[in-house]
Order: sequence, then structure tokens, then C-alpha cells
Amino acid sequence: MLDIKFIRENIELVKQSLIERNIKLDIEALIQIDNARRKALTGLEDLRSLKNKANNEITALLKEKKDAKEKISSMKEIAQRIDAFEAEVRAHETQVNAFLLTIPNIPHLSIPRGDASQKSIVREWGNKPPLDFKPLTHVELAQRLDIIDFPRATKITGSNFVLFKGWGARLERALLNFMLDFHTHKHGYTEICPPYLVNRASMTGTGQLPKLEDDMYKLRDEDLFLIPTAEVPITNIFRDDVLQEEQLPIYYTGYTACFRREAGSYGKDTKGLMRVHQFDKVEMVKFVRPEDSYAELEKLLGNAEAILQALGLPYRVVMLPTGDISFAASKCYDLEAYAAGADTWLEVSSCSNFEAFQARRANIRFRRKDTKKVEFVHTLNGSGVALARTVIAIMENYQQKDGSILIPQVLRPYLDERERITKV
RNA sequence: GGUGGGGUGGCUGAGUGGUUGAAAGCGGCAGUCUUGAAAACUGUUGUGGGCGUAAGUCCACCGUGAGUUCAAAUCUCACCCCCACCGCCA
Repeated sequence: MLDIKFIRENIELVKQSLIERNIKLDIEALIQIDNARRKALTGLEDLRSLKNKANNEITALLKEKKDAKEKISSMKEIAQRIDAFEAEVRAHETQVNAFLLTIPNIPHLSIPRGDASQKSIVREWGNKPPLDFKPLTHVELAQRLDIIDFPRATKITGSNFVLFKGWGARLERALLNFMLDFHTHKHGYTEICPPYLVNRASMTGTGQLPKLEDDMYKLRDEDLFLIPTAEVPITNIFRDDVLQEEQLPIYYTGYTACFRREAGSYGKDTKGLMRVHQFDKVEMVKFVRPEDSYAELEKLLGNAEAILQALGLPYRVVMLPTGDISFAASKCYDLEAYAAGADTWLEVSSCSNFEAFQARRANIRFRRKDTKKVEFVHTLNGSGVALARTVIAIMENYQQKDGSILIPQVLRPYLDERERITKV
């Protein structure tokens, strides 16, 4: 969320950012509502001031055992006018806040302007596997090796759910353990295992609500949602808290399943593991001082890249343009892993700096050591990395002519030191 | 699910209608004393917002929301959350 004061002082900047994001919002209308709010607020506060003074006088009269009847009855009318003003101020406030929750973050100056076609490729790492045969897709491989059972997942739950089996399930678990170990041992993160259900305040704090309610799985009997990413519970750890400057930066990582309805994306990327309603992901979340957040973003990106490098997966780093970054982000890099079977790049990580956008919504602040002043932290997060698509990349890039899959070296300690997954 | 207790400032904790933004203690900061530190003593110490160049001034905030009243931390109602015990259960 942006500060209303900031918006008032930077109207042109905010308007420009909306154009660059291709979002239509009437900022002038917001300013009008806020003007009305301020006007009513001033009127209200004047009356309240009057009331407070009168109440003190009444108190004094009563103490001296004097008659205060006249004074009291004269205040009745004031009280009514205060009630009317309060209702007005409240109505305006509700409108302003609702509007503020729909305004996206301001894109950082360093990112490309324009729609998705303007994304810029920052760098590529690794070489595509030199396969001397026609590679299979992960769906075909999974079927032959009997490690993923799509039809039965559909029977149990519905379409676009997954059931891993045998070495497929082991591979999933190995990847999670490997990534968590890597981030905690080598990158200084503290592991978190958070709840998978969160309340409305948490969803609003990180920016998923109110905009994306249709994309969430929601409980019927309670106002709780299944998390779409570990970002939500982990970022909300410090909701409404004041941290000490010395505590920063804070690095958290955690594995959770992630649940997404993907409403409106039917027919798109529906093959196999590409776009599923439940997938596993290791997430990294940082709480940092404002002046450090862009350096921290680069480090975060490096932490995610290190995973792909360790797994030996060729990938590219993409900087998203203004029209393609998420609602809450001001700058975002995607990591796209190459998958040989489909011959395509798959988004396996998204690393974003939210600056104070989430912190303002979730009210996450810290106290400066020297000035003692409190201000909002900057929050960042990145996938480190998302599993379903990483599994695609591993299966397709490491497939062998005989239909088996070579296991990346770093995963073997987690898989009984096996070299490959073969048909059982 | 049942019963009982409770949500007050960074923390502990008083406060049941009228200078209570809120006692006291702890913690923090500044000072006195000291070669230095500790102790002791003194002072100070919440957040957000409106108006104002500023000094300043006004308003709000005692879980959340509504209500009663001239006046609410204090009374009423609803909701949320926490704790304890019982029941159920991985």
C-alpha cells in the first residue's frame, strides 16, 4: 500500500506508474475523496475540542458542587453534530482505505517500461543438454517410469492435481531437503515451518487481498485461506511488530505446499506439472533496512540461482517490465529454467523487492538505533525454488536414451546415493 | 465442543463514569557523583493524524466494532484473540 500523503505529494509519479503498469485507476477521484475526508475531519476535531473544553468545565462545576444543568443541556446538540461528523469521516476513511488497497506499488526506475514483451534477459547460465535423441516430455517420462500418476490425482481430487509415486515422491522430498539445507547452511537463512492456513489480515498484509480473492482457496466455515505461497505466513510473522535495527537483516526460509485456484487460466499450460493447484515450494523472505533492500535483492537472486547451478540446470535471469511485475513488487527478477523435452523456459522463481509496500500494509516497522525513530522495513522474497517446474526441468534435461533419468549429483545423498531413476 | 479466567504503553501491572494518555515498577535515554564503571540520585522516555514555514497547537488511540451518556479504559451488546481445566483427537 502506498501512503496517502505520498500520493498527494507525488500525484504525477503515481499516475505515471499506473500507466506503465497498464492499470486504470482514477487517482484524482481518490484525492477528491481524501479532500472531503480532511475537511470533515477538521470540522469534527474542532467540535471535539469544544466538547473537551466544555466537559472540563462541567467537571469543575460539579466539583465545586455548582449547578451544571445548563452547560450539560447545551452540549447535547454538540454531541449530535459530532455523531453526524463522525459518520461522515468514517465513510470517507473507508472509501480512501479501500481505494488505497487497490493501488499497486511504484515500479523501480531500473526496470524496463512496457508490457511483458519488454522483459529483459539479464544473463544466461549453463548449456542446454546435448541430447543425441528426441527428448521426451516430463509427462511421457513420468508415465514410463511410473513416478507420477496424473489420472489418479484427478480421481482423488480433481484436474491439475498431482500424485507423486515411488522415486518421484522421493525426488520431491530430496529436492526440498536439499534446498532447505542449502539456504540454511550456505546462505544464512533460518528455517521456518509455518501454518498453511492464514487469516484475512495476513492475506491483506502481503497484498494478495483484496485483489486476488478469486485465486485463493477459502474455507467455508471460517475466514481462513489456504496459502498460495509461504511468503504470506512468513512475512506476516512480524505483522504489527516493531523490530530493532540491530535485528536486521532477517533471513527466513521455509518449505510449504502452495495452493492456487488458477481461476481463469484454464487451457493455458495445462500439461502435466506446468500449472497445478497444489505444488511444493521453498521460499526465502527477508526483512531489511530500506537503504539495503536493492543490494539484498541481488543477493536473494544469487541465492536462488545457486540452487539451479547446484542442480546443473541451465537457466536465464529475466528482469520483468513495469507491465508484468506483481501488484506489490517494485522490482522483480524471474528465473527461468530450461526444459529440454518441451524445449522451453519455465519460470521456477520470482525474486522481488516490495520496498515498504507490504510493510505498510502489514505494519512491520523497526526502530533506528541512533534516532530511536520507527519506520517501515523493506520486505523481499523469492522462490528458492518452486518445485513442480524444477522437477520438469530435471526430468527432461537429465533423461537418458534408455528412458531413465540421471540424478543430479547434489541430490544423491538424499536418494540412497542412487545414480538414476529407472523403471522399477 | 464444554466450563472458567483474561486482553491496558517496549515489558510487568494498577485503574469500575468526570484534568487518566493513563499510577507504580522494570527497561531505554540524558545528567549529577566517580580516574572509569557499578550503585545511588535527578530528569526524561508511546503511536498515529489535522492545521502551520516553524515554534506550536488541536484530535484520536487502554483487543475490534457498535451503543448508552454532556462525559467511557471504566457501563451495555456483538465479534475476535489468548490462557487454564474437561471432552475429543493425529
